This record gives sequence, C-alpha cells and structure tokens, in this order.
Amino acid sequence: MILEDLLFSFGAEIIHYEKNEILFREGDFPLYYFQIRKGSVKLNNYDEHGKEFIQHIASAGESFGESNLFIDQPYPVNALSIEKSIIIRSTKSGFLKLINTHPDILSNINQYLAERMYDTYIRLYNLSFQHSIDKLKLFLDYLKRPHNDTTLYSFQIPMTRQQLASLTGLCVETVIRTIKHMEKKEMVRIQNGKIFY
DNA sequence: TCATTAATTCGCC
DNA sequence: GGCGAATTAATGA
Repeated sequence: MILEDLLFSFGAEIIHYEKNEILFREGDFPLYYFQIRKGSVKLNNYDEHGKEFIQHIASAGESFGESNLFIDQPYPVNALSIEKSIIIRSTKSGFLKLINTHPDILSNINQYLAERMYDTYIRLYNLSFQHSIDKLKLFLDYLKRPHNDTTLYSFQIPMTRQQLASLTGLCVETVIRTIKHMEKKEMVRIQNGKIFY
C-alpha cells in the first residue's frame, strides 16, 4: 500500500462505491491503480454456467490490479465492491510517474506482490484437493494464518458460506454439509450460524 | 415495522 | 453433488 498523500500528489482521486458496483471487467484494458481506504473488493470470474469463482478478496489497505499495469494485458478478472467502499484511484501514467520518481516504493510493491503470489500458490494447491473436507480445512487454515491467535475456535470466519463456496470452487450445499461434518469431528464450532475455527 | 432480497438449509434425485 | 423449494437472516423503505 502506498501513502495516500503521495498518491494524491500524483493526481489520484477518491471514488465512492456502493455494494456490488463494478470497478473493472475481465477483458478491460488496465488504466488505473486501485487502493482501498475502506470496504472490500472481490476479484472474480464466472464460468460458462454463471457460477462465480472468487480469486481474491481485497480489504482496507490493500491494492489490486496493479500487476496489470506492468504488463500489456487486459484484466483476467472482474473487480466488484462487496460492500460500500472508498477507493483511491490513480491513473496508470500517474502511478508509473510515482514509482519512477520514488523507486523505494517499488520494493514495497514487490513485497506485496510476492505475498500475493505466495497466497496464490497455496490457493492453487488447495484447489487440487479431492475431498471437500480437506479443501475447506486448508482454506480455513489459510484464512486463519494472518490471525495472531492459533487457539482452537478462536477465529470467526468473516465470510458467508456462499463466499466460501465461490472461493474454494465447491457449491454452497457442499460447504454447508462439510462444515456440519467438521463440527461433528470437532474441527469447527458453529454458533448462531457463525463458523469458528 | 413490513416488504423485499439474499443466504441458508432440507428433501430428493 | 446439485436442483428446487422451504426457511431464516439481512437490508432497506
């Protein structure tokens, strides 16, 4: 993430989005750098039947779409706000000018992209798992990793079963059945429908 | 508070 | 595992 004032001095602007607004579409040519001040944005695709696959959910403080500014390729994903959000948006030229005059920023971006790539490897490996229980367990581990407390049931999954399904490639019913099964095995706890891991 | 929409769950194939 | 319907939760007027 880049200091907001620095972005503003290179012409960035603030944009407010309501829930479910499209920031860009798959196939669009990348024109901006995006950074989230408040809210969250999902990067997704839809398969031929319209089933959603979520590649990533970016939250406050995170940037997205920046890797496409370094390559001459259209976006491979859609970006949609999943809640009311405030986004800092810089044009591609403003962003490139910024990193040219502030090369130190590049190492931050590098670090961030490296972390994202690390996540991508884990998620990709995860998708190859055969059984839904293994898929969900590894995915929950992945979610809990940044959480400082590793105690059992200390982490409330901050997303809906629908979202879990779209993130793991499973269908909602399978997520519901598997989570219940995991509860029987004392791998998770369910309280008021909320999942604790 | 009531109506609408989204999410969850259940029964069945 | 996935469809359709029933139930429940969330959202908004």
